[in-house]
Amino acid sequence: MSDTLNAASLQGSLTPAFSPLYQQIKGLILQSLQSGEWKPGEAIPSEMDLAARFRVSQGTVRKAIDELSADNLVVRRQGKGTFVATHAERQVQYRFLKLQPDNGNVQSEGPAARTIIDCKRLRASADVARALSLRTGDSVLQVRRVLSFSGVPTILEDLWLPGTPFKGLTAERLSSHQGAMYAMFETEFGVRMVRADESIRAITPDAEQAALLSVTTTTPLLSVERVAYTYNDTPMELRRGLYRTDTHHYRNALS
Amino acid sequence: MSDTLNAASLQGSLTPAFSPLYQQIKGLILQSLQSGEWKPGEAIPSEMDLAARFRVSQGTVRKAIDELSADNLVVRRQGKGTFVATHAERQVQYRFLKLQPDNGNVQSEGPAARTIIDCKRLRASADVARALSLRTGDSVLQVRRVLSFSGVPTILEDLWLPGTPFKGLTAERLSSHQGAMYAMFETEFGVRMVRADESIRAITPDAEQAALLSVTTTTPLLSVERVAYTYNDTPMELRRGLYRTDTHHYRNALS
DNA sequence: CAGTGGTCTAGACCACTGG
DNA sequence: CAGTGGTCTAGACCACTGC
Repeated sequence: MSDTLNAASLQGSLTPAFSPLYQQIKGLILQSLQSGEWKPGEAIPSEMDLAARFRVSQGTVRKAIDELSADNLVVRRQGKGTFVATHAERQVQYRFLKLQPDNGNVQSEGPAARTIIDCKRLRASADVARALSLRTGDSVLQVRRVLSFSGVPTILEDLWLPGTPFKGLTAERLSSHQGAMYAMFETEFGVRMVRADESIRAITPDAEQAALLSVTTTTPLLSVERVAYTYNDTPMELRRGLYRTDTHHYRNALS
Repeated sequence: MSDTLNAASLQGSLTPAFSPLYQQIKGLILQSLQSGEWKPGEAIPSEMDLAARFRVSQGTVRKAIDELSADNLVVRRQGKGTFVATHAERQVQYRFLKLQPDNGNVQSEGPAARTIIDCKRLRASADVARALSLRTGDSVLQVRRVLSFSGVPTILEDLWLPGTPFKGLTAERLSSHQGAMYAMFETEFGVRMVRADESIRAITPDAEQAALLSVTTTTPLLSVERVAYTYNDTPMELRRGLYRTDTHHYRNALS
């Protein structure tokens, strides 16, 4: 039954590169996710349907979906179905934002006030190009914004997006989608952020940064540099954030 | 066959609190891990043996172990067996240390030089007691040490341990086990750290801290406060670290 | 070679959702 | 009620390790 699919074991590498069936199924489902066959928020076919489609048992499809679910690419809901993950849901709105208020939980805090300071198209500098796998001089979009909590400016972010996938992004469109940036990327540009890496340092701001955050140039701040990736480990965003940590802290769970 | 074990579904809560068999098995295995029936580094019984012991199918035991493996409590090795996870292996030596050199990978860096500055027994202050679930005034051990990379002092750590489980810990014993602190906790005190939470801020050091790290009191540093837990979410260590981020950075993967 | 974990199947049944 | 994901089983076979 697995005759056709296990062709992966025929490739001529030294180690036979055995790939279990469920991994191959996972790859196929992944392709459908990338190609947009199922849109974020939509249900994918039931396990039975997928099993029939790939000529495999339900258990094998199940294990494939288990991994996609563990990777946060898909969300299972018992009795309802399996859905393409999205940043649009309240629950996962701030999945990548690790800054939390010192007292009280995340929920207790009111919604962030977002101010777009700047949004312009320019040519990628060497380091921005490297982070986004572009060539120096390629068109990129640069956005600067401030997030305030309880009226206190707390986060200053500069972010860079590759020009081509984000053609047509303007300050107006950014502001109109009150905040939820990654959710907007999905609906407006078909770009879904899947994972990210962050590098954190302690720095002091320059005069301009200090002014935007209402602090002095001697105030230590967290510098958080993030590269966010879509499917296939394609980098799609570089973000440099400065976090005030007088009332908030960066929280991380190690396991 | 599952008659005896599914007794969990009989407890008198409003929601029937259905607990799948494999979760109950996971709990039983967890108990054996806590009780020390199998020591860190040792193999646990084979899936077949455990299945026989618990009167369950191999698949059910497998799913239980799958989760324990995902929680890093256990390590599977195909063809050999399943082993109790330990901090003693080279590979996971620095599992909880997220600081990395800016250039090159973790391996390229020589081993850290560790200097014990202080190690004394004292009474827990209010905040230390709260973090360790003790009462103010309970006996705790306080250790201060500096880690240097390539001769540069980079990390200054203060850590507090509950006095009772760590009876007999002295500066000498700390130094003699060149570094690998969590591994030593396992072999010498039977305490295995399972997970941890970190809160990160940017701060400037006081005069004493600055001197120990060879920086000025205006140098911004990362303040990393960690609470580490054993089995059962019991807090067993409070650690306050100051990290220099001029040549290193705190790295975090978001997914 | 025997023993371990890893994959795959087919089928039964359970828990949850919604019409 | 039918349809979904979730659990559990029994058995076959595969990949890897070490004797």
